[in-house]
Amino acid sequence: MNKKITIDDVARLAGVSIKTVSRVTNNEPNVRADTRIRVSQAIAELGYRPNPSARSLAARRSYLIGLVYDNPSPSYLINVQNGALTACRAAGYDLVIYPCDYRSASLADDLARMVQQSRLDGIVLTPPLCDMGVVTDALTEIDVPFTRVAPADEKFADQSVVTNDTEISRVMTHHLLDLGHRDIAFVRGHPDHGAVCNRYEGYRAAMAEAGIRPRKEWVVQGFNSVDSGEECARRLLRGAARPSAIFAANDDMAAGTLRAAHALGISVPGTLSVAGFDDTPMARQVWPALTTISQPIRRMAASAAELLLRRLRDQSSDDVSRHLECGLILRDTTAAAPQVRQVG
Amino acid sequence: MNKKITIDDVARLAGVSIKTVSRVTNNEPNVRADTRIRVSQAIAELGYRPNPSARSLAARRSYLIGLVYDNPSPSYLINVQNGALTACRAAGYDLVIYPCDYRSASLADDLARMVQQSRLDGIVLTPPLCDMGVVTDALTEIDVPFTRVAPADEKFADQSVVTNDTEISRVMTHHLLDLGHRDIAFVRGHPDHGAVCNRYEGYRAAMAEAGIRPRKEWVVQGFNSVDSGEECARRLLRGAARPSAIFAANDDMAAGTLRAAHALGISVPGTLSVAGFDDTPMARQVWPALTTISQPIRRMAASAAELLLRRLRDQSSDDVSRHLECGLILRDTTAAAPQVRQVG
DNA sequence: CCAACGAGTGACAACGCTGTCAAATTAGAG
DNA sequence: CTCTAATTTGACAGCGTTGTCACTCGTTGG
Repeated sequence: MNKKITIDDVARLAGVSIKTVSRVTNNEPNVRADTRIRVSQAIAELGYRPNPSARSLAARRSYLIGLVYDNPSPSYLINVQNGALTACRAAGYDLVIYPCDYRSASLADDLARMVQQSRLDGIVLTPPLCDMGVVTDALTEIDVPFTRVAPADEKFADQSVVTNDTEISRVMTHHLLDLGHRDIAFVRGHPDHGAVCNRYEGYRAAMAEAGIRPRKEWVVQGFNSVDSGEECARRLLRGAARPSAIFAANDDMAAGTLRAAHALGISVPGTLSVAGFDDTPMARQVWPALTTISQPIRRMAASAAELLLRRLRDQSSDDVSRHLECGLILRDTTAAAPQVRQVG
Repeated sequence: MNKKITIDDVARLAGVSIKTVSRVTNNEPNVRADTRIRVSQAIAELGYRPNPSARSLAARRSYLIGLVYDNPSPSYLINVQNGALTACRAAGYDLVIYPCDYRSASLADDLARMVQQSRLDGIVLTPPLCDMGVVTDALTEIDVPFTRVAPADEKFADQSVVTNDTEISRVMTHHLLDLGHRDIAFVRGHPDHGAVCNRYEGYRAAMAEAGIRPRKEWVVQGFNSVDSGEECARRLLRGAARPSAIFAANDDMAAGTLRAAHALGISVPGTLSVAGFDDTPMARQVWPALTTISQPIRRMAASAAELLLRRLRDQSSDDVSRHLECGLILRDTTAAAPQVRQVG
């Protein structure tokens, strides 16, 4: 076990001072090219790895980024995590995860405590926490930089990564309209979840553009879960006047809609078209496979982490893509509206 | 910002040496009760938090545990993560996650490099990595302690947390037998995935106990994915001689079976009963809701982390529960076998 | 030819904590 | 009370880096 190779060993082998070795490992300027090479060789030869604790202690930074979330969707989280992790590792940082409860009264305090305890250099905030004033205020107060993934508002624009969420919802609604649907219901997302909530705007815009004013009772309030989606769909499908399409603000609620349709013996997409949003793994796994919208979650999280890292290094963040595009995924739950079929 | 409170400040306020403060923060013995209280009060008053980097540097440990995985199931991972995280945080440790590719040729090297780079104090291994000799050997060689979650073999028994996997599969099979099923097919798990693979043994045992020798073509090889499950089910349901029940070694493959049944117009559970294993969120979300087996994943991971932490502290690990129980979850995809219904 | 300059380098003091070991105090035995 | 042993405490030297600042060079401009 040669676990104990320190900067001194490298310095000795390369015939320089430890400071020069430090300069090389940190890519600092003002090292002659040949010196740099000599040191690099010594590092490689010995298999030297700087001790992160010593480095942190001396440099007064932890090389740790925190990922703070309260999101019940495992696939979302895993994607966010992987994206952020990739970006962090590439920059020599590590990622520390903080699940939390966004409804907790002590949220801001808990967060501040954890952040200071681990001496995090920065924080990546995901929905719905990125939209909470108490959170952003607390972080601002203790002076910890943060970036936001898919915030619902326009604040901190240069510290946020966003998608064309609302716009793509409009496109999806037009897709349904193009299939001949006129009676399109919408299952709204959880009111606490700003981004999911905004998707409704796209639906409303498209309907307005088509000159259709949806019945009031066809816009229902869900809570992002499969169960709430099922319940909403049952309510929508119970009445005599049934919509021919249901657009749910997320896949879970769309899956709930599918369950309701199955249970009520309504054929999808023959009688009812269903659309979701998120392209979770489940979207492909339910039957029929769900038409939905895919978000580049991984890349969003990676960008958010990169944005943060740039800021930590005082570099310009101009070349980090902060706007990413969602895409329509057409599968098997949307088809021509019943009356359109009769025209054919 | 009073970010800079160090052990010296506490020592000064409490009127003791820094070493005594250190003793208190580390819960070391040999501090008089009243001294301890005085120091604790000073700590509370100042809001002191030990600097982890300094602590790590001096103590030659990182207070970091690594969670190493290659598992495509987000819900499994989130549960494992949360369990391990809870245990780590409670002990003042942090958790660092390492997604990796178990088929990579450089797996062992990569792992060793990462572990040494971050100076991890220990590793929690999850399936299928916990069953790979190259991994355990590499960790043993660099002398990094590890524990295993749900390994498929009996090695490192005192460093592993296991469930009654095989046994509960037997129970599930008996459940199907009790419902009158005789023609029970089994979809096996991925051969690389030892634990999932072992579930087959339970099925085989139960069938043997019932004096039934399943047809060879009714034991099919899946690969843990929904798609592979669907394909297997189609194969099983294509023939003239159809099983009346299909037991899949995991929920994803069971969901695939459901898809196949839907597509072929076979009613579940009327004509075909289906059972899965894992109780993933999807099990409740598909239609009909899946009969399955729930594993205490979170607690398993927590126990594995605790086991590891005990070892790091040189404490006995006798009071960590290393055997956890799975439970049958009866939902809507299993019912009496068709012929039994006719008897009634 | 000299002063001023910038690049390249190194000596050394932090950084904030724990380990070691010796000193001081207290408790226990006689 | 005294002497010894155990308990409690503190001084101090690291732990392995980076930041600061000073020093040594060739260059450059005057």
